[in-house]
Amino acid sequence: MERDHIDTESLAGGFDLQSTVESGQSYLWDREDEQMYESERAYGGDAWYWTTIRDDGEQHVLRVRQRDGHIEWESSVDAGSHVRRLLRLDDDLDEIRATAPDRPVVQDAYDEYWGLRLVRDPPFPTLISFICSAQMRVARIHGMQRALRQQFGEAVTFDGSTYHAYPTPERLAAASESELRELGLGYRAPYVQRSAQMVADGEASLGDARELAYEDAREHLTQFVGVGQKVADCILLFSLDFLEAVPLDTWIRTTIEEYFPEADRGNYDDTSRAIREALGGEYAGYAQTYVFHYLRSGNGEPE
DNA sequence: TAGATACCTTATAG
DNA sequence: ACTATAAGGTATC
Repeated sequence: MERDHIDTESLAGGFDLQSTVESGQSYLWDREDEQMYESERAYGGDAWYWTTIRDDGEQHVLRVRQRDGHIEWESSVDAGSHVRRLLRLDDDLDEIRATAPDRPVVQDAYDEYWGLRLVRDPPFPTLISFICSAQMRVARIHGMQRALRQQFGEAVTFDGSTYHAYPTPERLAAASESELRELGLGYRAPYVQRSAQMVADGEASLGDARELAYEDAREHLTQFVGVGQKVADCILLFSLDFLEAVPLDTWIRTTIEEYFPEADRGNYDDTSRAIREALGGEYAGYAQTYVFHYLRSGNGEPE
């Protein structure tokens, strides 16, 4: 067992682990007391969260918690650099916030959840989890990813318990549609199977998007089955370092209606350009994620 | 090319 | 209890 900690004060802009992993941007972290997580009950503790990482070709469990001004981690390997990468601890939140527009909904969201960072999740699990996200509630999307891991993921033993890594493209490509439907994926089941097959066969590459300009990268990702522009934006933002991506979901569309009506251009491409500019450009996706979490948590103006 | 509709399943509202 | 509606949309026509 290896363990270490990172001082929160050493980071530019602080850190809020719970907001970061429970804000609906990542479905790859589980709280150890997962029952409370599933009910999304208010929680202000210092619980451990776990995920799996691939290090030197093997899967390992990584556990993280925030306590007493520290980010503590435990793993079977030296995982400090993984923690920094996955939780974007090198992002300068002060610099990022400075680019955000001086609008109440944006500034209030930043105030309320200050320390929330974007995640840098691995591309394939991000692809699958956001294919699953269509017309789904956050808690159920998370439950579906847990079910996929449990059913198809490699077992990993750590600290006396058995965990499951996220399934490989090959394993999900080999799953049948009915197996996936049994996990509650509904009409997303064939999308998951076919997109996993595209990755496994090398028919399309997630990594290739990195080499493209933002809008071309988004277009590139829509070749996966079950991936439209919104899901493509989620993959770019939460996995591929395109921090300007603003997924136009139901929450941000409501925000546009109420607070940025001039940005509604009637179609995804043009509305996307307008809201990205309105949200500060380079880091527009950061502002989007804060606002999404803020509104979804019941803040903002009720109807 | 823009617009309408079907789609799995479940939680929540009324 | 029972039905309608909506949930981080996409594919198809």
